[in-house]
Amino acid sequence: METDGRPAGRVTLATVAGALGVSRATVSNAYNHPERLSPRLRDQVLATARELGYAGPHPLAATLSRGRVNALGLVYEDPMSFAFSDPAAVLFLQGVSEVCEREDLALVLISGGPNSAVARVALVDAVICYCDVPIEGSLAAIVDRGLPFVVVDGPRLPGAGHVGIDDRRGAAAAARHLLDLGHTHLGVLAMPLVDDAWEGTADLDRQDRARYRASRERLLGYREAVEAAGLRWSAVPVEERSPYGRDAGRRAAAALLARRPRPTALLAMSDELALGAMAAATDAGLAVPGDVSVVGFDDVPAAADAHPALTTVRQPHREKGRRAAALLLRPDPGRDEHRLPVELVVRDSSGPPPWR
Amino acid sequence: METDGRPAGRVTLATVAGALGVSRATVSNAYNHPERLSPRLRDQVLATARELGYAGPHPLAATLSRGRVNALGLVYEDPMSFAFSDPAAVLFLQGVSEVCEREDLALVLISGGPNSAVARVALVDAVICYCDVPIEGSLAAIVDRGLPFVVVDGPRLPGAGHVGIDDRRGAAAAARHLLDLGHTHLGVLAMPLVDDAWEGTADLDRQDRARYRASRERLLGYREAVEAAGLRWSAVPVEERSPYGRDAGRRAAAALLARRPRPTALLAMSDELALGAMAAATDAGLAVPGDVSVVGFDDVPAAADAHPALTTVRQPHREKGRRAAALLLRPDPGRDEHRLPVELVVRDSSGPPPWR
DNA sequence: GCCGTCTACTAGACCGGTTCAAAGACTCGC
DNA sequence: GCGAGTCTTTGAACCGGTCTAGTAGACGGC
Repeated sequence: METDGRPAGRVTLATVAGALGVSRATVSNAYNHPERLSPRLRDQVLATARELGYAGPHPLAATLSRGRVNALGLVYEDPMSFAFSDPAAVLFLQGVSEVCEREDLALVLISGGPNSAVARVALVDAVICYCDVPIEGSLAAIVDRGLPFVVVDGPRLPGAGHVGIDDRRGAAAAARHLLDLGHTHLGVLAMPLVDDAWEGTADLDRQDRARYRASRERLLGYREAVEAAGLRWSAVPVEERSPYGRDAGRRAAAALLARRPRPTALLAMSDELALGAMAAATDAGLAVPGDVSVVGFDDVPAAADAHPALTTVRQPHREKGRRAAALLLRPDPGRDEHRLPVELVVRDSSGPPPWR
Repeated sequence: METDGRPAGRVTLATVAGALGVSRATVSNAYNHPERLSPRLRDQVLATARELGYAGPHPLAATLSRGRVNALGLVYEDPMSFAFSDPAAVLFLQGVSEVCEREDLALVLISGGPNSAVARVALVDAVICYCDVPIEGSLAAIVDRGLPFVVVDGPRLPGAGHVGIDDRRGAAAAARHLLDLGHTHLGVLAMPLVDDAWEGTADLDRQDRARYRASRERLLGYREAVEAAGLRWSAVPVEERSPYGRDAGRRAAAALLARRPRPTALLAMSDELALGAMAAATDAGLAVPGDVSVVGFDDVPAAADAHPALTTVRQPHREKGRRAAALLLRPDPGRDEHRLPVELVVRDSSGPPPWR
């Protein structure tokens, strides 16, 4: 294994100290508090270190005594790889990484899930929990370890900071927009309501049992607007899909569009679902927005690029990431709550219902 | 210094051991080698730990003695946040994270750049260098620390594994496709050739000085095909842009399309550039592929969704991520080299040149 | 009753640093 | 010539564990 005539055994602080006949503290100081050493000695130390092939203090050991690792953890409730196929999550990550960069912090991605050991041992100073699920699994490990953390989009947890948006209001705005256009037959494409990986048409009972905060709130927002318009909520079919990517949106929308009377407008809880819905409309030979309007939620980049460009509810994904990270940089993130604004962005995928 | 005036000293292995009158080793074993303890004692230990609010061995300390942190590092040459706006990088990340998940490893994102301290202290067992730049900056830190690493897309480095694609061949296939269609006036949209943040038309001299491997190789591929078709390479304008996002593509293509004679086909070194080029064509009132053909490189998801769907060179981004991570899991990643296949995907953005 | 095995547990070195109080060496004012 | 400061440098405790070698005691065979 030895490539060259290198000295056997690992080169440590002590090796360098020994070679130079100084104390380990001195070598340590040469790296961490250069001003405490006479320039001459410091140069000697550094030179000797180089000669011996010493790459500087081992970060792990340093960290152990200092108690800080200079890293932010990010736990995602699904497998981490899912996050990378969710454009909204990617934007969020980007926001977080901007702050990490500025603060010279590493960003540690931690897969969620109850059987993930990573959360229990990940080397981080604080954690962002980008998930919408009550405390359990990896989050429990975080809490046990006493790490400071903030929850994004999820429930407000005692002792943890919080960053989120007004889901209900955003959803209500989306629904109101369609209602104002004159639509009376709506359909909803929903992200999972309950964490049972179920798919299908969610009845009122299941809607009541909605466990995911964002889904629940958005549903309530839709409902609020529908009822305010004097329509019956129970007449609005809610198609739930899990997972909830573009493909799921396509299937859910296909189901919705097969109904009679056919909905003239589709409310999707995410842009990916909405984009899938547009594909489904095309599949069915329907024009958007001529035959059916589609409104999303998120305003990811692909929304503006879509044909037609997607009407959606904009939420500041990147800013959420920045805020969450910034929160953890503060001494006590525990009490803070940030509710970021949402905004309806009207584009070309929504219009008046077809004349019948 | 006993727990006197302090509110509540930190609870450690020793605290639990002391409270129970057993050795620290025993407590440690209760967690790490339960089978070495009598069930009775083990339960007692665990119970006491719970009572005292002890969350289990501190991962950092454990790590120090074990010498493993169970984390993979990923250094990106630009600021990490850029990676999240590059769809190809996102796919790559996804591939890496899949393996991390499977192996129960944390994924540590490390910002590159020469002044990044993170690389020097990040707590990782091995590193993936997703960059196309000779060894320097953070990579130097990695090498100094003696961490195993693999380079992706970049140069072949001694002692490091390597994962890449045949850039030249992919590029040649793209160019040949256009030439076969009858195009004789091409234009190239290039990613940076030299790391000087310069923008403009790269002349032959600058092309020769190309420092980024992928850019250089793709350029050579284009050239190879052009010359094989009996055309003069020096007549093909190469527009270099930095950074090289969609917007840059739009500007570069605008410049290209303003030339007379106007190119009838555009070769872009990435799909983002190509997508920008299609926008520029629209801006100029030109039809794709009627007036101008566009071919990209990467085959990111947006390529298939574009209107018209983008002809491009597919490379297995996700698989690259998987391979790179898998390589580091092996005992000695040093000698391995993986060259993944590329493939021309013909869609709707390329066609015969307009009749003139 | 002696010896060999096993099991359950412990002592203490070790991982590779950081930190702080204190010691030594110099300088300075008077 | 002496005490007070100022710099440098050091010894030793500490961070919070893991691990190896080894011991005490129970058990079993002859």
